Amino acid sequence: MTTEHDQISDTLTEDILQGRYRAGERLPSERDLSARFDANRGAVREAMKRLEQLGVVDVQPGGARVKDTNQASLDVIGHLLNQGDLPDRHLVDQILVVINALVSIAAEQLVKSGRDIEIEEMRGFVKAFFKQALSKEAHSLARITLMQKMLQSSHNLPLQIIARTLFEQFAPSMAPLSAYARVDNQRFAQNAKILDLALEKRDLAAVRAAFDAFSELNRETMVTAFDLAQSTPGQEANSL
Amino acid sequence: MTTEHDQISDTLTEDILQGRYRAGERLPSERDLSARFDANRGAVREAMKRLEQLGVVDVQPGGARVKDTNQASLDVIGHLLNQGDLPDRHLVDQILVVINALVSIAAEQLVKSGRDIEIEEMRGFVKAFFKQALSKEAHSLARITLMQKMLQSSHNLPLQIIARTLFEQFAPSMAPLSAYARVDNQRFAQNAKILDLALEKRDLAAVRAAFDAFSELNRETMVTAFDLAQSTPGQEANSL
DNA sequence: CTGACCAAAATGGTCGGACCAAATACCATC
DNA sequence: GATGGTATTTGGTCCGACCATTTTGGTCAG
Repeated sequence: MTTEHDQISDTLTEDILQGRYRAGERLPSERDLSARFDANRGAVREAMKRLEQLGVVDVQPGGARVKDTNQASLDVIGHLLNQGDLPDRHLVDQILVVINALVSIAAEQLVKSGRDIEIEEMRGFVKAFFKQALSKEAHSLARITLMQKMLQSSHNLPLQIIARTLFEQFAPSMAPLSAYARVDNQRFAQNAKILDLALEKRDLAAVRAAFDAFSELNRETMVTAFDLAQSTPGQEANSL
Repeated sequence: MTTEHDQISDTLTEDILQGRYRAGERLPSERDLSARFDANRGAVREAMKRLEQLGVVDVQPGGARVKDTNQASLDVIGHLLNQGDLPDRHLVDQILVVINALVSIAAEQLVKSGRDIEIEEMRGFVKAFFKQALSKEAHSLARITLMQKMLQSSHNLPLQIIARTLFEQFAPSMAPLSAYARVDNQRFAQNAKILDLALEKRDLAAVRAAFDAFSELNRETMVTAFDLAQSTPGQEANSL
């Protein structure tokens, strides 16, 4: 059970992000909103604080004004992804680009200034892809683990925060697609071997290339899953 | 004049980030806090909503618990930077790494799938560095403009949001250092020429190299400014 | 008709007290 | 010492009220 001000803020966020209030326009007054949601003004005010922090409204004495989407906080991404049955392909594509780049930065940091032990540790996670007989779930877990460990190894706080924030919003939205995902274990294994070698040699360019290849694989998987999902609508998925 | 709940949330955020409450520990109750700040509980609650959205506390019936810093929202960076007279060098370094990487991604997107007009437009902003006689302020403006236009050209919403969020917190914190900055116009001009050529040819590797060089320049400038500021403490700055 | 100016209404910010449900702390019991 | 139930604490919500600022609407002078 969610709290009341959470429901209010979610509803209002949805309204705004779906364009029911245009940017610059004034939101109904807190008193009006409390009447509309049949709630106390205090609850509405707490919801407004959330919207304000989300960066979708700017509240001042005189009224709360809707802000433009690209002025919002990073947390709007989750809301944008949850509009409609399936997340927006373009947005998913953009997120994949960013996440992959972030992991790539982390990898570069590791290669440039990581300790030998850390490199060794990371190679362990890369080697998980060498086995061909991974189930789809095991493969997904291996990918996520590699990413997370890589980000941790960067010792870069902003990087970690950004990646985690993005991923936490991204992962649940992709759940409905996971049932349609077809993972090419063999190509992942090939890339893993390249990455392993690149880490061993601390070859920056090779590491970059390996991650670009991973990125392309992920992208292809996603596109295929989207096409499958749209041509065969129906059952839901349950894995993450 | 800031509002009362803003002062409360700022004070509490500072307390938490400075480690006066350890992670996992419970914050004083809202009633206690309202007594401590001599404010109504409603104001404290609004402040708590802000802390919650900032990701520094997790508030539930029974009490509000402090979360770990790396579970926070990206907006904590600004608070972390504002601790002490000068921002933390390591954190600044990490932010520079991330920002540069983000701009670099944007540039790659532009090179890979941007229209010719956009490329041309961008080269215009790059050429601003060709003039050697730029004042420090003009040079700073040129760098910021180039970055922002580059990010816009990516047409990547998450990327833009992340970069803007990071930059908005980063820029004001660096103001005290700007007085000590020494910009090497000549090297910037050299890099700009390389970048211009790389854009013209849509040479991905060359663009990356150029941005890495820019990154290194920025980093050196920052390190020098830090050293100067710490050896000659005193007057404040006013440019951004 | 236009503009500046002023009063009235609306709006967010704060306050005090009150009640509920869930989580916690405490204590008697085994 | 472990266990289970009760009392207290805590956050979530509600009501009604007042203030300072902003917005609005109308008035009046040019």
